[in-house]
Amino acid sequence: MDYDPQELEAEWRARWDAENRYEPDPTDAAAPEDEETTFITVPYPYPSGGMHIGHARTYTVPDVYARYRRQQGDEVLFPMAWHVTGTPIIGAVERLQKREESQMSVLQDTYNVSDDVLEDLETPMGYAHHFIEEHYKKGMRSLGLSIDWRREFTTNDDRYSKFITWQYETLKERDRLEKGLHPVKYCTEQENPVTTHDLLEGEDVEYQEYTLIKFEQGETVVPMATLRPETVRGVTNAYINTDATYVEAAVDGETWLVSAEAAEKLELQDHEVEIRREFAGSEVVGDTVTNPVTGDEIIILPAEFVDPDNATGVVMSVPAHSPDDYLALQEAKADPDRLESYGIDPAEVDAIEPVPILDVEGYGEIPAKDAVESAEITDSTDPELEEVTQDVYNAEFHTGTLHEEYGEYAGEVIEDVRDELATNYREQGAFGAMYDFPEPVVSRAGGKVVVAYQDTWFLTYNDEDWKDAAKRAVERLDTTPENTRGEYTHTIDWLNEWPCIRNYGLGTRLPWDDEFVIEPLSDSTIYMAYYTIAHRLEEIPVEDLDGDFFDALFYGDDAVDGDADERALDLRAEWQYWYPVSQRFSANDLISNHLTFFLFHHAELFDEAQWPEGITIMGMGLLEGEKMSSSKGHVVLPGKAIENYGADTVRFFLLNSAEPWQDYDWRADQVEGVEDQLRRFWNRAQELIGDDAADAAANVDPEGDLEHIDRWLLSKLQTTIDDVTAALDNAETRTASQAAFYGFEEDLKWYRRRADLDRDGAVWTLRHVLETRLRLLAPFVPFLTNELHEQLTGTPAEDAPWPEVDEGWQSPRTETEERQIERLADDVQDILTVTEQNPETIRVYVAADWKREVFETVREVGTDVGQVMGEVMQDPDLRERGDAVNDLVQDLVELVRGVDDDTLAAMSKIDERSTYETAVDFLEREHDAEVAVYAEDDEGIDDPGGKASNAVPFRPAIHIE
RNA sequence: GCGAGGGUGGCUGAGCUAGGCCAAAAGCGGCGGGCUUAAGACCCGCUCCCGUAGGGGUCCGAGGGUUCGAAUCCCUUCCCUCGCACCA
Repeated sequence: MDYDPQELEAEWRARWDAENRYEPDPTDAAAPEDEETTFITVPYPYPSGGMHIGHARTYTVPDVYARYRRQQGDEVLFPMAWHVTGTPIIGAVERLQKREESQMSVLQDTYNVSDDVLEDLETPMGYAHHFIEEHYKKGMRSLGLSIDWRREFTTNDDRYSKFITWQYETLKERDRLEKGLHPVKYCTEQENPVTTHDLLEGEDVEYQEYTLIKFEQGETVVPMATLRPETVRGVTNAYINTDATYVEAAVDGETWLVSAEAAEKLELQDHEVEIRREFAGSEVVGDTVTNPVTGDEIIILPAEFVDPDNATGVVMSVPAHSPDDYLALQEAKADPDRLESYGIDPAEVDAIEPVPILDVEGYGEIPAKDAVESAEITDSTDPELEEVTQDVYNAEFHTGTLHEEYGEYAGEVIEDVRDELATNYREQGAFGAMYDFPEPVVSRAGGKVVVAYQDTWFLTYNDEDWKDAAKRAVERLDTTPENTRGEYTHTIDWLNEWPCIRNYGLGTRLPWDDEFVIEPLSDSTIYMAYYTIAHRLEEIPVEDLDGDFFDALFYGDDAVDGDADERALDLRAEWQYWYPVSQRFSANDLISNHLTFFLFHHAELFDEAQWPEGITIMGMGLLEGEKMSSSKGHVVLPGKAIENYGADTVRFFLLNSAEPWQDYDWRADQVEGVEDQLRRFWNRAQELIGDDAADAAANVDPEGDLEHIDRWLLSKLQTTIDDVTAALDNAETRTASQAAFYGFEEDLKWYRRRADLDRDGAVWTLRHVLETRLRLLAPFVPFLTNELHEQLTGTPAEDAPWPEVDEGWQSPRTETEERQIERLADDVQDILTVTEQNPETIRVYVAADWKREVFETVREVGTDVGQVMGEVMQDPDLRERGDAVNDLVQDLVELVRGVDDDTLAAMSKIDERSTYETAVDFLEREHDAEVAVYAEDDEGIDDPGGKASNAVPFRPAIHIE
């Protein structure tokens, strides 16, 4: 039978469907709590686009684990659902409606959406359903994922919303939610908050919090924005854009002078703003303002480089520490005519000197001057200026120490005191703050995007008692790999309040304030519990799913006043049967949000017994060494890959090329290599499956009819079982599949060379080995292994139990003997390679008995040469041999040092001569030469080359001619 | 900058948590040979340098150190990737 993955895989899919194979229900066992249940989850996909090969791996990793646990005898639940919450799908639909080119390209070219269904995609759920049905579900079924599809749902379903409603009402009752103001990106055109997806320009730009230093001009405040508040004592002058429009406005009861744009932003940032007067910047040029910290009077100079649309539109100049400011000052001084045209006395400007306020290593007294001069920058348009400025800023921030006049902060490093200093002055009223982008940001609607304060509900992840509970959840969690544990605790420490709502998007409305929608990272924290009951909830009318219902379901009878809903209590049994989550598989970049939220919410809402047991994180995928990108069409679709190579090949490649948590790279040439390997495996298996092979094996009594080399292979098989099991227990899919497949293939290669394969014993051995390997490989390549195992034994591999180590076949001695033979073969080969001779006779000389005695001494005494010599020299016979003994001890000490205790024990048991004699046939066959084995101290030894005396225990001398 | 993970032979990539069977797995690629009418598949050998006897030399980003012994442990340094929040 030829290997035809398409045909064979289709058959098994049909069988699984017909049998409802992966739809577990709680069993009726008397004590269900005694039963081993394994509940495996993975983040539900977000169907804002199609499935690609990266997703295929994300969902195959948990599938392999699920299949492994099933073979180990567990009841395993592996469900799937769809995350549609938030704006990405809505955004995608809008771009589709506008027939945006890039969006059309993704849909039509990358995901092959045909024109006749395009219309169906023009509603959010229509869009989602298309990708769910046509891409994800088809892909997952083709891959052979053992999912219980009865439990499928979307996060936009009414019943799911009822569940989330219950969750958020419960959290509010427990004071884990708080209302407050928060800066958001805001489109001035649409007068609405926007997300990164809504941006046309500046997607990567993050807003920053500027400190406003409130310079004064009489009663008027002239706030100057800076990211370096500690430089307040180094300000020598201010700059204003002469052509821009500025306003005098009442801001929170004070009179402020800022750019017109700034006034608008301040209003959006929760300030009372009333504009009284507009004027050009030039009007105030030449005026002086007072530094609120030092009391110094400084002059406002004209400047074109000041952007009125950045922060307040008025900037302060710190020429000692800012290369930009230093150059600007130089340039101002160089143009007295211009100054005069604004009525400024050039002499006044000429007198301005940089005022250093900190010391920094690697620079002189005036760092900005140093930096500019050593880089030989003379012009503020020099592109190198930016780099130099960054260097100065970095150096000053991390190593700069403040001068004496900073009082309590004197001598401190900027990095350590900047925030404290700014907060301090803010409290005293000298400083203010505002948010703004350092670069222009534009929405897709074409409007300018600014930072606005918005009323928001927060999850209070900063509550200390909640953090403590989350940390306890981490402590009892099994983290894979283990070194990610610290990342969870680190995230918990660092996590602050989390705004959990949005103004629009799909999902569940905030129960008590329905203009808000609960955002995606906040409606996906305990949904794993929903899987346990999702399919049965369908029978219950939506309106019955109120708070009491879920209280009864999750907290039991006592949690509700009056009689609890029987249906809820019934579902509670199934929830308790499956919960907690045994293993959650997720992407490593979700540790800093989703996975930690998952822990927070479980810690808050459920008892410790229901907290997650394990999280395994997964790495990123590359395609031919580059990041996948659906917008660039740089993706491989699972359907296509499966069509080309078969699902088993796809699975095996994805699971075998890297451990789950490592990054992996889909390379077509390597995938083809895997397909070849599987086909080879199939063909070899076929040779062992026919009636002839079965009959041959039936003749064999494994106790009596097997040879040394058969037992060696069976011993290796036990080691492999052990290794694969240990690896899969740790979700090490790569190690496990490597050991079961490639690792053992090496052993088989040797076996085929060494053994006479026509013997019935060999057939029996190979069939036994095949059966065991099929079971070990079943989680990885379920189609192929099921088929072959069924052909071989009558049952599919997935129905066969996981192999256990049979100690009867474990034999360190056999393995050690075989290693000696292998080594001898290698040595012969080496000699032949170097001498390039065609051998006629190969003579092997085993070391003399006295040498073996010395070995035994080393083994007993240990690897201290002096001690061994002391012991050996007690023996008069050995003493006579003098230097020869000394050399031998040196060699043997080296040998013993390199060997573990078990191997050493096995070595002391083996008889070298008879071991090599069993390999005579093999060596003769390999080299087409006569092979003879002698002992060095034999009477009738034939030693034409005089080599025999070179023999050392476990290193026989060899003579070839 | 902070946090995490890396730098290994032509490439991919093990080993490095428990230092010695490590010139360093496996796959791919390359070379030579076998099988075959031929191709493919399959099998064998070679694939850092030197060597007509199983050996020697150099090597695991760089530089130091610990040790009888280090790719593996410690220190310093250079470089790369990812995350850093309201994006899912």
